[in-house]
Amino acid sequence: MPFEGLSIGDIAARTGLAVSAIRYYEDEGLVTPWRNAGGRRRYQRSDLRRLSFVMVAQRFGFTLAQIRAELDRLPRHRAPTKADWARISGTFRDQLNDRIAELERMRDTLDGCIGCGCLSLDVCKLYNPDDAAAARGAGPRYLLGDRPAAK
Amino acid sequence: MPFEGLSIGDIAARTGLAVSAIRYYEDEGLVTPWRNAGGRRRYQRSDLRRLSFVMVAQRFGFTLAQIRAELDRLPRHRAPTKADWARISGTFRDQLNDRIAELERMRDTLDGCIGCGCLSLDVCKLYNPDDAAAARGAGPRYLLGDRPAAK
DNA sequence: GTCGGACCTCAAGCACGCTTTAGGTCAAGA
DNA sequence: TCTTGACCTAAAGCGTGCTTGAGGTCCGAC
Repeated sequence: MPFEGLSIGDIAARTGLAVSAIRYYEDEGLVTPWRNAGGRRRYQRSDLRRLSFVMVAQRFGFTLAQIRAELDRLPRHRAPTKADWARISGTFRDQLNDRIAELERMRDTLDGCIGCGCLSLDVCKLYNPDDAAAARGAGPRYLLGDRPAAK
Repeated sequence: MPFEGLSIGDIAARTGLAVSAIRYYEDEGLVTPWRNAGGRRRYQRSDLRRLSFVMVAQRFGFTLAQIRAELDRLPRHRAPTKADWARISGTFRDQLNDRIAELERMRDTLDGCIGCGCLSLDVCKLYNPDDAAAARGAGPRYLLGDRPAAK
């Protein structure tokens, strides 16, 4: 008896995801089950890994769009290999490191501000929107890392 | 001539926030301007600091609710002092450190998984939802830090 | 006095990541 | 055969953090 695929309920039970979330991920292009004769979704076993990856990546703070972009790099017509998964995990690792570094930089700047009274005194050039920062036309952007084009 | 307060336009120009955002923050209880005779909002100079704090804290990843909770700890009937700001900044610093530590823990676990093939092989107990993890009724929760009650 | 810009309120809309609801279908067991 | 539970679709709703739009007011300059 051949493998007839996993039902959405199976997938939900094994990943801990809600059925509605799994359907939503399909709408978002993160998984693409096929349908059986009765029109029900059937999943490959490797979809468990795809969805686990989605869960992990989300906890890492990636958006579904970013996750989809990574998953799109997996081979379409064969099951992903260890090397395939390792490659996209490596990408995430790098981005994770970037985020850690950014948070550390912010924390260190904040530390400096607490020490020098930046967060309360008008004289602080980082925090006070007047003077130099105001001349650039904006708020506490130095502390923010100054990404004027952002958003 | 006494200080008659800053207009919302002044605040917008000095903080770099949109006027609509500033009004929204008022709805959310983050700033409480008074009104002049014509019904227009008037802000204190210390509101510039409140709003700068909001901007910084948001970039740190805090929600408006969390930020409001911190701002609510500032004195209501006098201007915040250096010590007041340093205290709430210290709280944020601690939370920031927690988040950095969590990201590092995740990264290190991910590193281990890449190395051992977790992200591609059925034998990985961290990633594969079957066996031990499945027995707990969920997905890749070990890797996720296992917070079943979360959300 | 009247023009125009800055301001006002209230309601709706948007993106993200889902859940909930409503109304119906499929399929396995008694 | 009938029941029951898992499944289906489509649309609406929700929380967060805003923006946009409509329609109106205030006030300083000409």
